[in-house]
Amino acid sequence: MISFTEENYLKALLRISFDSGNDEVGTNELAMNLGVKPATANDMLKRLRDKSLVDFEKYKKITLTREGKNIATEVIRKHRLWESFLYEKLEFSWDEVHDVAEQLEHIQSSKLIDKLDKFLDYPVFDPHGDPIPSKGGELTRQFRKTLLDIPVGQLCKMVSVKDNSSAFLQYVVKVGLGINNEILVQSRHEYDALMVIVVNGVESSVSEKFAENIYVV
Amino acid sequence: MISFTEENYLKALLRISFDSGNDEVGTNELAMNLGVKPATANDMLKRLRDKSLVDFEKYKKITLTREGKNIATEVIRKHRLWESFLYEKLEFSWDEVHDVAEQLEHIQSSKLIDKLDKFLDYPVFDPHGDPIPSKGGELTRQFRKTLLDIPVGQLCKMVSVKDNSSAFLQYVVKVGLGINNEILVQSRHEYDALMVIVVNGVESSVSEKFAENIYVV
DNA sequence: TAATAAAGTTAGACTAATCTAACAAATTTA
DNA sequence: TAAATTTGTTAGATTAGTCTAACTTTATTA
Repeated sequence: MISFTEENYLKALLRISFDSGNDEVGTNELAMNLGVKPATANDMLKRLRDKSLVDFEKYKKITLTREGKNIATEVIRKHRLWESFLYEKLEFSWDEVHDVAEQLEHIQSSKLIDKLDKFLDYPVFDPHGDPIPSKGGELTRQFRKTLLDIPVGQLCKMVSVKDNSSAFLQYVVKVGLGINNEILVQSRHEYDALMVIVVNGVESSVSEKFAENIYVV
Repeated sequence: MISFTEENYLKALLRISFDSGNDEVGTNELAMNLGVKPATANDMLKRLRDKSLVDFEKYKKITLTREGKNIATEVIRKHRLWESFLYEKLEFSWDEVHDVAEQLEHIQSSKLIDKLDKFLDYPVFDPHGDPIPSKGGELTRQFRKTLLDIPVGQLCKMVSVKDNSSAFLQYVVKVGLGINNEILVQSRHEYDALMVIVVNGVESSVSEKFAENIYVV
């Protein structure tokens, strides 16, 4: 049996390697991501190695095994299906779904998740625009542009976010931004990389850090 | 913050005292009920006492404090709402809902449970016929007759079960019994208290233990 | 009421998940 | 390439929840 905590480590490993486009993940990077100390992550990695869920040698980078990746993908599938449920059926707002889904993703019942998938009519994207892995673990990886990649004067449409923390999402809402909103990049300050954007006729300044967490098309 | 395990102890205390009609619960009884050793329960009871969730003195019986009872009632509310959701919306059968609800009842989000309540249109009974506590913790305690109380020749209707284990529930289904089914008590053997009942025209023999776990009106 | 049984407690040990502090290896950079 | 920095590891401690084995208190019964 695999614990909640172990599931969270596997999920973090998959997410980090997905975000960086590189299968290899470092111990400190993982620890930071999970909000634990490197020593803690190191201990856990030894346990995950004993269970053949990661490949990991002393002082080397970590990769998920086939089995580890399957489990991580399943957790992400559950997370995104629950987010869809909360948003579509329970009237949760877009920025509230993540924290509750963090809990719901650990419920163990394959019947539950299959029935939920059916109940939601087999959704392909979650409320943040992220793809939901299929039952077999297929995850369509799209090329993703961020707001940072958009040149001055161009119009784009927000489709998703990179950072799912509720702190960030609430900030996004405050700027008047949401899924499928059109964004006009009005100008950029060379000095500090601040961007001025227009959303629904309202002008806002956003930082580089903010912009790189907004996925657009 | 209160842990899953602590919630389970509080819930068990409330259920036991509810079933026995007596506020006072013994350590061994509690331990047996939770499938742990008395020593384990004893340790946990000290922790719960430190948190003012139970009243408990050495070698004496245990009672829930006001606060402990509130938490336990809330857990039961969540459990029964989730059972209703699984049964009404996800096509779970009557005997499958309990085990999954045991996990879902620990999700921490008052918004979630209020929205779920609304989504289900404020149900009053769960799929086993047990009352769902209101948001304020009101629980309508009905007088409950079991199949054992029904005299030979009388017709009654199953409304709920006492034992929620899936082993028992699957047995109930096997006998052809379900919520709102009519039951005719055809005869009783004095020797071993076996009852012969008729459900939908089909005759079955059931034990005393079985009969006392079926609530009827 | 004294012996026996049942119920409850304590002490000591284990595992999972975490920490801090000290140390070791690998990488970067001056 | 030697020094400095970053990254990763180890050892030892802590907490929650569990166990077994031995013990004490309370209740039952012969």
